[in-house]
Amino acid sequence: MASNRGKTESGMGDYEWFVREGPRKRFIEPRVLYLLTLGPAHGYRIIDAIGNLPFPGPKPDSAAVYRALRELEQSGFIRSRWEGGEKGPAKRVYTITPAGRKRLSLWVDSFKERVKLLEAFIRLCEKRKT
Amino acid sequence: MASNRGKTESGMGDYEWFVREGPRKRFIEPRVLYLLTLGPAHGYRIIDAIGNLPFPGPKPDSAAVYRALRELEQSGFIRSRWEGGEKGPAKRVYTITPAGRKRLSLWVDSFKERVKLLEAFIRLCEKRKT
DNA sequence: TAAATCTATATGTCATTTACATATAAATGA
DNA sequence: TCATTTATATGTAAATGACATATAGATTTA
Repeated sequence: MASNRGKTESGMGDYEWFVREGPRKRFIEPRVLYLLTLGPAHGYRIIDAIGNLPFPGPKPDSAAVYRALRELEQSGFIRSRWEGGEKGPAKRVYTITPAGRKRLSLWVDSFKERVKLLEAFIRLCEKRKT
Repeated sequence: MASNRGKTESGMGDYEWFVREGPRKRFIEPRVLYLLTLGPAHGYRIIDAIGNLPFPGPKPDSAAVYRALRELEQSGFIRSRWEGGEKGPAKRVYTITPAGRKRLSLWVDSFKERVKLLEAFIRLCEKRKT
């Protein structure tokens, strides 16, 4: 309990840890899908942007993002094309598909439900206090 | 992506899965602590009750609950005593400690923060839609 | 111009977590 | 007596997560 594994950012206390902790791999999916609704992007950009999104999950590992992108493509939620390097090395540019947009809206609905359940649990705990 | 591992309850679709998915082991802690604020209890009772709490995490594995109880005790958040079997086999009865109550309130605070972050992400996604 | 750094996309791998199976044992009911 | 229920665990294979490493073109800097 209160294991220190993964608490990469130094100075991170239990509270910050509790707020951020979550299933890393799976919660990459909705964040990537959202970022791609803003327009096509390549992995490196996504990795850069994903950590700054408001989200109760940890900043994901860059390796995990690349792997997630491949899996999302295999599932048909995103598509990719190579963009020849006008500047810098070649990029694999991803675009969201209609299936991907549907997938994101499913995620959003599920998050609304999560909020409700979390609030119910919070209320239970607070009731005890008073 | 959308792996089926752990989707033990048959008929569980992606939505239900998204709502429930979370770090199993770590989210056992706040739920056990809350249940113990209701009064002393033994593992089997806790396992029975924990699945019925409103919570955006999966019903935890019974083996994981027993292991979590041991770890919580080692951390000083709960204490246990053996209760000689008046009825049925002997029970290890757990009680929450003051440190455990503090721990739970830390969890609750972190959940409030999680809700805020989740709502912020939801708002971002909805802004895109309209 | 050589070396270092930055951008970019990966793969490798080991420890932890998770899911599920199994072990143990007392009590209880058929 | 034999199966079932209550109760507390341990064992373990597979998935996940964290971090290290590989590769390579472009750009900066010494």
